[in-house]
Amino acid sequence: MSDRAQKAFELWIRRITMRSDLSASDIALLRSLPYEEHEVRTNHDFVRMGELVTHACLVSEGVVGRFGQTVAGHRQITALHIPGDMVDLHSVVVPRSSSALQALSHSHIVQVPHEAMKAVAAKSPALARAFWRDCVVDAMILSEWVVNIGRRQAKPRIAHLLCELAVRYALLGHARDDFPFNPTQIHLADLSGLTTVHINRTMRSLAKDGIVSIRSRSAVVHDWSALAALGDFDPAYLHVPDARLAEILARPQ
Amino acid sequence: MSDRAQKAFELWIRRITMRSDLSASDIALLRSLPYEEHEVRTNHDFVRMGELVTHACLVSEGVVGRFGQTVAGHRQITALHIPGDMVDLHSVVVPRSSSALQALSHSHIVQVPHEAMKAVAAKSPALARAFWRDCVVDAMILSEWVVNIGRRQAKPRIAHLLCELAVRYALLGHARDDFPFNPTQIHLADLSGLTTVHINRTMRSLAKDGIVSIRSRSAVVHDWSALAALGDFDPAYLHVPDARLAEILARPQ
DNA sequence: CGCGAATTTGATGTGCTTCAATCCACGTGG
DNA sequence: CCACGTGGATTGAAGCACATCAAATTCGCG
Repeated sequence: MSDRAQKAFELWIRRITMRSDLSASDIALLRSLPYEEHEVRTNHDFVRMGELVTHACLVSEGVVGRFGQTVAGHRQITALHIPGDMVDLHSVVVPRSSSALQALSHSHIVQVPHEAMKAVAAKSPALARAFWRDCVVDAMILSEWVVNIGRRQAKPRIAHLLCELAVRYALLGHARDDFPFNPTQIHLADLSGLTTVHINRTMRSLAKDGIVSIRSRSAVVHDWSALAALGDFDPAYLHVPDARLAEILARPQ
Repeated sequence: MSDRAQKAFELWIRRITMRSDLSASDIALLRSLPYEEHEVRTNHDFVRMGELVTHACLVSEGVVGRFGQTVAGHRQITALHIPGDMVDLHSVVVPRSSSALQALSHSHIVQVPHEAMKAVAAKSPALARAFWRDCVVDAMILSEWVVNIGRRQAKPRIAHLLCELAVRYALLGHARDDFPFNPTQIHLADLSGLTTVHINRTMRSLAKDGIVSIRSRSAVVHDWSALAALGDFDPAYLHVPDARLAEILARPQ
């Protein structure tokens, strides 16, 4: 198993076991899954809408966005996936993709055949339940996005999004106040339901206020409490165990 | 078993078997689930955010909304549930509610204990998979809502929402072009991320155009193809089997 | 060094909000 | 059976957040 794939699996297993108790044999089953590695260039759409998907994608490097599109051609990103996320877990039970996938930066993904996923889920009810649970947590994030996009204006909306990413990257071991951020302002616009022009002005304004800024592919949080307050951020929906959450949020700087 | 509860279970079973093949014994397991009936008055919040949920709610009559809220107190409905929908299915694997539930009209709810749901899921892997799948379909609807709210303006946004409801009610046996609609314009505002004032103007405009109107608690579609075109509606995300979908969409008037 | 992509800025327009009344339907008690 | 109360629908006027259009600047990369 390549280093890259190995790392992705370990992150994924850590993510799953954070929310579900799995036995050693369950974890061994996950480690034994067959896979294929793929490289995806920035902005490449590697799964199209309506396609029949046969593999689940695990992100090992980079950032992947799920998106929908209007007849007018406007994109809206509906989910953002970072290393250790199984982008496609739901496709195991609903293989007809009702949205598309795009790499938001140069990414590496590990593809696991649905057959193998189904086989391990059938072998271990605990795993089946863990997969189900992970899908549900993804749906809760989605639900929070609806609130964010529907009811918050530009500055709080972006602040909220960045808070979520800070916590999710912190779970991977990055600093809460300095985490990788490769997406362009164009992607940020598609993430937030705004235009690139307005994203630009909003980001500048956030930087001028000394709250966050993005420089050389990483997001730097200058004032976490201001960011969280502005974004009206309550991390409960991420379903991170209290101990880990406290550790992340208490971080001095 | 009361008539009302019986009807709710039958609708729910029809909903589940529409997407998953279940054996007669699986269905018998579902029918054997214990339950409690409850009545909920309009606008009553019967599950609050952060609560530890112990029962899953099946809607038997009325309309139920799941919603989130901003510090400013603005509500955003993130899911709408009609009779036969299990509002809470995901709570079986993630009991800590990260959103609240509200009755959008006078409703009747059938509550099924999580314990019982877990027991039948453990007994039948096919049922476990069917539950997982239903959660995934709900997430896909959510995903479509993000696109709708993020990227469409008022008229198309409401058109899209009404198209979705028309199809979902049609699956219950209602006319596609004349289905129950109890929510007020206030609820419609919370559903769409707009204000009541703007909802009002938009609805009047849709009525004036001869597309849809709402009168005495039901939505009347005057021109389905105009509504679907305006709302940019592609029902694929609802994952209704082709045959049933064709039947609904082909409806003459 | 030079090209294309992303960022930044300005000017102008508009869809939606906000605030504030008024109107209407409906249920309830006298 | 009517008076009244209340929640929802409707309307108008004014303001603002964000979109649109268009151009210039900077960045990243071969």
